[in-house]
Order: sequence, then C-alpha cells, then structure tokens
Amino acid sequence: MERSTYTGLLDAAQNLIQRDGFNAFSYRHLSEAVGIRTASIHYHFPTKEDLGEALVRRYREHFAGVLAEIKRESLDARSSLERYAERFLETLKDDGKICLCGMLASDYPTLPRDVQNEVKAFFVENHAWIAHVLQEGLEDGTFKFRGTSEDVAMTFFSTLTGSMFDARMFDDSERLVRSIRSWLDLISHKE
Amino acid sequence: MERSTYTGLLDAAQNLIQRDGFNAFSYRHLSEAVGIRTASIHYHFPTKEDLGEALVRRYREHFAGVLAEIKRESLDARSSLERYAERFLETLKDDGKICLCGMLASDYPTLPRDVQNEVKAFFVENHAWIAHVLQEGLEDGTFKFRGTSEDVAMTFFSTLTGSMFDARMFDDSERLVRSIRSWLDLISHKE
DNA sequence: TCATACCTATCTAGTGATAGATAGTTTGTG
DNA sequence: CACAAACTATCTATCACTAGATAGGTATGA
Repeated sequence: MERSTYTGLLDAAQNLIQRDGFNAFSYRHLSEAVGIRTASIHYHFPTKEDLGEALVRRYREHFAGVLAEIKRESLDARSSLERYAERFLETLKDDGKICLCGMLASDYPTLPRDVQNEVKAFFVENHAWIAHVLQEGLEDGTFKFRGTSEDVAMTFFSTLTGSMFDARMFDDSERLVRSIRSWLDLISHKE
Repeated sequence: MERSTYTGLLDAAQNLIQRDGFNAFSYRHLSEAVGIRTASIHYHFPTKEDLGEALVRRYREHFAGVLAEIKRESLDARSSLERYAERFLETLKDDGKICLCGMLASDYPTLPRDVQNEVKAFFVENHAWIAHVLQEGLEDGTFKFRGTSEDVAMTFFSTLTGSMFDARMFDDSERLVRSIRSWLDLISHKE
C-alpha cells in the first residue's frame, strides 16, 4: 500500500509536469490528483526537489531500458529510429503530453540543481544512443549525412522535442508524424 | 517619459520570460528589474495577460520585419536560412536567452488565451516564411529533400528551438552552431 | 490671468489565494 | 505496543491584483 502511494505520487506528478512544467505544478495539484493532503506528500517527498529528482531518475532509467530493447530487437538503423520516435508520438497522443525531459529542459534555469543534473544525464544518454544508431546506418549505407553522428543526433532529438510542442499547440499529432517522417527522409539514402 | 517606462517594462519582461518562462516570472521580479512598484506596473498592464499579449505581439511584429529584411537582402536560399538561424544564435549568446515564442510554446497550456493565439500566429508566420525559402531552394537546385516544404520547415524550426534549450543547458552555444550547420547540410545539394 | 478640473504616473497599504514546508496528532496494522 | 502513513492546523513567503492617495502636468473657461 505505501508503495502504491509513492508510485502513484510519481505517476501523477509526471502527468502534471509533462503538461504544465515544473513551476506550474504544485503539491496542491498533486494532492487533488492523488487524494491525500499536501502534508502527506511531504512524508514521501520532503521537498519538491526530492520529488523531481526521484521522478527524473525513474524516467531516465526506464528510458534506458527502452533504448536497450529497441537496439536488441530492431533490424536496421532506420527502423530503430522509427521505433524510438514512436515513443514520443505515443506520449503526445496520451493527452498531449510532452517528453518529461524535453519539458524540464525548458524549465532548466529554475530547476533545483539535482534535477538539472538528472535532466542533463538524460540528454547525454539519449544523444549517445541516437548517434550510435546513426553511425551504424551511415556505415551500412542506410543513411547519408555530412555532419558528425553526434551533431546529427542532436538535430534529431531537437526535432522530436520541438515538434512535440508544435503539435500540442495545434492539437494535431499528425504534425509530429510528418516532422519525424520528413526528418528521417532527409538522411535516408534511397530514392 | 511615460512611453519609456512602458517600453522598459516590455523589455524587462521579455528578458525574464526568455530565461524562466511565463509562469516562473512575476510582477515582483519585473518590479525589481525596472525599479517601480508592482502596483505601478498594473497601471501600464492591468493584468499579466495584457502584458503577455502586448509582448508577444510586439515580438511577432518585429520578427515579421526581420523576415522581410532577410528576404529582401539575401542572395540565395541557403544564406537566407543561415541569416535566419543567426538570429537565434545571437539570442542564445545574449545571456542564454531562448526565442520568446519557443519558450512560450513550452508554457502553452497554462497561458492566457490571447497569449496562446499570439504564439500560434508567430509559429504560423515563421513556418510559412521558412517553407517559402525552402521551396525556392528546392526549385533552383540549392536544396534537395523529399517531404513537403511545410513539413521540412517544421523540422527546421523545431531543430532551432529544441537546440536552443539543449545549448543553454550545456552552456555551450557551439552546440546550436553545429546543430544548424548539420541540419542545413542535410538538405544542401552540393558535395 | 488664474483658478478649477482633469489626467498621468507613481506611491503605500492591503486583499484573498496559493506556494512549499513544518509540528504535532491520530489512525490503522502487524 | 510500535511503527508507518495519514491527518489537522499552521507557518512564512509570494502570487496577481485592488483601493485610495498624492504630486505634477495640462487643458479649459470665466
């Protein structure tokens, strides 16, 4: 039971932050979402920083598993990136949610230090994974591009997060779909 | 005199919002930045929504002038996009500021309605301008891409705003430089 | 001309609501 | 009982915003 309250708090906090960001979400909102008093939330997470850090760490670790799974199961580089991008699309379709760390990157200067570090770690890990897939695709002829894999990886991740904001604003997830397809076409060799 | 207070408020508000977003900025911060009491700010901008709307409208109109100037003076499509991207780089180098509307897009669900509409208008105008330049470059052979100009324009704008957050987080404007160059290389024909 | 009236831009002081956080207490369960 | 997990009640700080006053400028009109 106590475990499910803890997890329920993280889940609800993630929902709120993925929509409104770290500053526009409060213990009061969380209290209403979970059904316990704000004081009781402080029992589980003494400060907002504690909550934020636990949340991003869980998200980051979960994502590391997703990355490993895609790499294990995918046939080629293009379908790896497609499956990666699919996670962002699913998140967006779930009530217009934004990638947690994409959202927190926009709140970065106002974030507690430990949360900042978790968000940066997420970016580093994701950029490295994308760069690795890009490099594979470059070497086996699936992809064609001139910049370094690291730089191109950054443009891919930026396109994903940027287009999530765009698609949410226009309440049209197809905008993210088209953005992903267009970007992948830019580096795909065939035609 | 009264005019300069009004403008000074807009300037200071823009600085604060470009760093912290709409929710993490307050009349109190603004008061400290310009040196008048919060009550006096309400004389010029009765509500935060009024301030936000005036600010984004001014920004949008200023940007429309920038777009027209680039189009008037630039020789080819690639240098138009380079000059466009250069504005984002200058903004970032100015104390890690983010494009105002890129920042507000991340705050979108919590924004007052009139501010939301101004931000959307900014996106529409900028996407249309980029798409037009891309189409020109496609037709004269400067660029090569498969998606529609509109979709590719969205990936360019998303790359710019997304990479601003990235570069700010790592306190390294060169990351934006490399992102821009890599993206432009993806659609450039030569080599 | 000069007094009355209005306007502009600021101020002090305060509203109710909400923020994150704390102390101390009750409740449920093994 | 002992402990975990919730509670009530409260704190201080800040939020956007308002009321009412004031000083100085400007316009009007007898």
